[in-house]
Amino acid sequence: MDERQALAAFAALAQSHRLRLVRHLVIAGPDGLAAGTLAGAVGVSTSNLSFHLKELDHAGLIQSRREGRSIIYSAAYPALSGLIQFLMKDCCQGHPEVCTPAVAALAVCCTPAERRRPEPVLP
Amino acid sequence: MDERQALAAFAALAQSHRLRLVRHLVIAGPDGLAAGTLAGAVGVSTSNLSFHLKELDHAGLIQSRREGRSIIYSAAYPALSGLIQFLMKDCCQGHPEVCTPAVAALAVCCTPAERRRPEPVLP
DNA sequence: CCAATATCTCAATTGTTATTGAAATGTAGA
DNA sequence: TCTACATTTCAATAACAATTGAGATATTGG
Repeated sequence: MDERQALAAFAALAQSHRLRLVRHLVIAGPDGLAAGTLAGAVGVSTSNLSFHLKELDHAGLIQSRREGRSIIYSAAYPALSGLIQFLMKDCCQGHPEVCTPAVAALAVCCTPAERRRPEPVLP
Repeated sequence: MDERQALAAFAALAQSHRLRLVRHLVIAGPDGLAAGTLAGAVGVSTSNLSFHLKELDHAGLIQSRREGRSIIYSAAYPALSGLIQFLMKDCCQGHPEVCTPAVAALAVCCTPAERRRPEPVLP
């Protein structure tokens, strides 16, 4: 993930329809959702949806595959991770206080409970 | 951090001058940098700089204070953390594989070595 | 107070992006 | 093959964002 890609990703996420599309797709998981389903979910015309999906695709945040007469879109999880890591890397140069709260929040959210270590007691 | 704020933040970060400004400020730490210093660092005219700094301020990503005849800008660390958490929260609904790599990268980057717990051995 | 410095404001120009509706493309079932 | 369905393309319009340069505002040292 370089600056150019990060800018494209941020621009893609800086639009409410697209942000909602990405959120829906992320929650939908790798199976993804058909374009028509997405149109209903975010309340956008099919032609406008197509425009936004293309923008997201160009930004590398989603991918598509044909399935029957539908086209199924899904989140590009590695790109999302990469963007987050790009942001974080820049937040940490000598200032861990910037992202420590985010790490804490994530650690709870992303670690299945049965694998979670007890919180350490720090001095 | 609600959707409106996240959109404003993403829009602010989706511009190369502003992204560089934020990165400089984040690395500079809480002490911040004078506007003139930033202008030199990112190569932008003072009037254009003023425009971009105001955009970042409106997005809540930076703050400013006067010091002598200079105005010192600094990163709004809590807003950055909040944005990251907003993004992450949406990435995790049932799909930890999305952000686990990011968490791993962050955990190393943001935890001072002396406080780091040994990596757990999981089955 | 005056001059120098630092930053901001304003208006004009240019370029980019979002939205709409109509028409075109591609797919599958009868 | 014909028809219905799902999605995309295209052109036009409207809204928004970035840049520039000139001038205004604020602060300090002499």
